[in-house]
Amino acid sequence: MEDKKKIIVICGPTASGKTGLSLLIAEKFGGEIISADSMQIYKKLDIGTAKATPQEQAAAPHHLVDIMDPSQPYNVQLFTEMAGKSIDDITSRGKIPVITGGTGLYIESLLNGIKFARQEDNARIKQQLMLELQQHGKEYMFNILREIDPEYAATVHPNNTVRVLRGIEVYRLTGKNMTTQLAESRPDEKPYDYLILGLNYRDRQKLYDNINLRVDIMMQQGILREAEYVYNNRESFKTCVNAIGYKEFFPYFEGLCSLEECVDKLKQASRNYAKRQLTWFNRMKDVNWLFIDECDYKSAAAEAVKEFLRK
RNA sequence: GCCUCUGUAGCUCAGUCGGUAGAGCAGGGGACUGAAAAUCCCCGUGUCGUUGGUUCGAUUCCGACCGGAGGCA
Repeated sequence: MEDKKKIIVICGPTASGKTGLSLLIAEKFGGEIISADSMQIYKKLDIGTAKATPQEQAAAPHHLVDIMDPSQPYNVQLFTEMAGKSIDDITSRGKIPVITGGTGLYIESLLNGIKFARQEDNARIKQQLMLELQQHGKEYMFNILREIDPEYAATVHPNNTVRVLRGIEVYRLTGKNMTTQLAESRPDEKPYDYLILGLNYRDRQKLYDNINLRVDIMMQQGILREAEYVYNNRESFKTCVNAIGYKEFFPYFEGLCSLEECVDKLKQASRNYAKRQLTWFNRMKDVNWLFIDECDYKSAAAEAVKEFLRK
């Protein structure tokens, strides 16, 4: 228990100031930042992913940022594996890992020490599943899942095709159903000693105002160029075509709607996303929330970290 | 000035052959184990523009008025 590595986690919805706080904590306590973000991993996608600027990154070492080409796929398994290595590396040098990001699944998987088995190439199975879906419909697919894994099926809505197919895929790929996989992937004990700082606004509208403002700034910074780059490579950029900030402009590139409409759509998508993030982080019971519009959250954060590192 | 259309949820609009109304989006809440910035679930009372009239009863029919759009002059 005492020999667990200490890590600090900074989470929160988009545009809540995670980057700024992470830099402050890193500088103050000799930390190095590990990005828990599914999109900032990619090179050349800087503005739309709200990456820390080169100057900001110079203030403290950053890990898992700018290390993959947009054409490469990225996922939780890769994240937990790489983040784990980074944590070992940083800790071995006597520094503090500061995990910063908004991807709830990544953070929770890391903190729980989920063991994702190396997975073989499953493109063929996925393709086959899509075909079956087209032929028979989602109800049919859901019934398949229910047969191989009634317990897991009970937790998945039939409309949630992504989960239904994934559930079947796991079984066909490994011979074990999802329920078994879940049980086997969970370690008995959590691997790290962690402190989670969550950023949020007490007043939701302020968060939304901030998101809207940031989108306007991104426009000035030239997010459109990045969006065009992603658009032109949408066939090969499997993961990052999903990034909020790019796909919203596709209709504009196709002449289907005005730039203004797309900007509004982007703001909308960002706001919706922020809410989903909050739902995720709110569920994680051990988050220490700091309300930006209510207190001197920077001092409060520093105080909490100091206390955490002392014990 | 005349004619036609139109005024219903924050927005875009359905609808009620007269018994006070419902979708999408927004918004709120939730789920989440390999593309998660993804995917999915739940939540809809609002002076039915105002005002008279007809009627047991009007948001629905009729009149007037006030907005909005278009057409003719």
